[in-house]
Amino acid sequence: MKNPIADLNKIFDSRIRLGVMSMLVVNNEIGFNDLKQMLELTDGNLASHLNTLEQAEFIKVHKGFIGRKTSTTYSITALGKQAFKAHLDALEKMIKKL
Amino acid sequence: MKNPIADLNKIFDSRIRLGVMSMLVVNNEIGFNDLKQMLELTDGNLASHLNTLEQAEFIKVHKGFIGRKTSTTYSITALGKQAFKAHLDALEKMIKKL
DNA sequence: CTATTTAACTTTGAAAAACAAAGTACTTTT
DNA sequence: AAAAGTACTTTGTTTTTCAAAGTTAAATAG
Repeated sequence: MKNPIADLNKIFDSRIRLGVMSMLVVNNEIGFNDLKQMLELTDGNLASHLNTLEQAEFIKVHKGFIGRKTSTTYSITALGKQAFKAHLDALEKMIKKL
Repeated sequence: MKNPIADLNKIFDSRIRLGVMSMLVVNNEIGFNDLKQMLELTDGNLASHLNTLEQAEFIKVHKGFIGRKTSTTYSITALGKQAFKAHLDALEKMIKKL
């Protein structure tokens, strides 16, 4: 037998980053505030998790305006989609010995 | 919409505890050393994660002997099985908006 | 029978991660 | 002009993770 957790991505150990990614898989663009409210997080906490995902190039930021009001949105990258899928596959493989 | 990560169990955020549980779901008894080798962990690290799972009453310890040599094995409890299943269901629900 | 090794820990301490709170810059609403 | 919202950054605390070393007791080797 081989290590069943070896293929899990460490970045997705965090429930919050998992939540962000799962939201971005289904919505191709989500705002900072929407994420914050949905996941019930403080600004700083969300920002730092988003930063981790951005560093890994799993998500991309879009700074724009709605009229003249700033509006920041996030979307998943191709790499992010791939890594997330790989993680879910690893998870499934791990538990599908059921 | 409601918080998609609210139903995830914090105890299972850890890849290691996730791995232990997934192994105990399929094998009704596993030894300390087997877990250690399978998950590639140091004694202390594994022991502390097992302790967390034991505190939560998700696993049970069996201290026995093979001849006169000590042999410690672990098994999943009913509560553990239930909590793990609930976690997996929550995970599935979260990502099955695909 | 003494020394080394193995099993299953506990203890200690360091490093990393998570997190809240406050501060910042800019804008919009009142 | 004052208050409030957006999207952060900074600071500092708390929590979690983990490795390393020490511990106890038994097994095996020499």
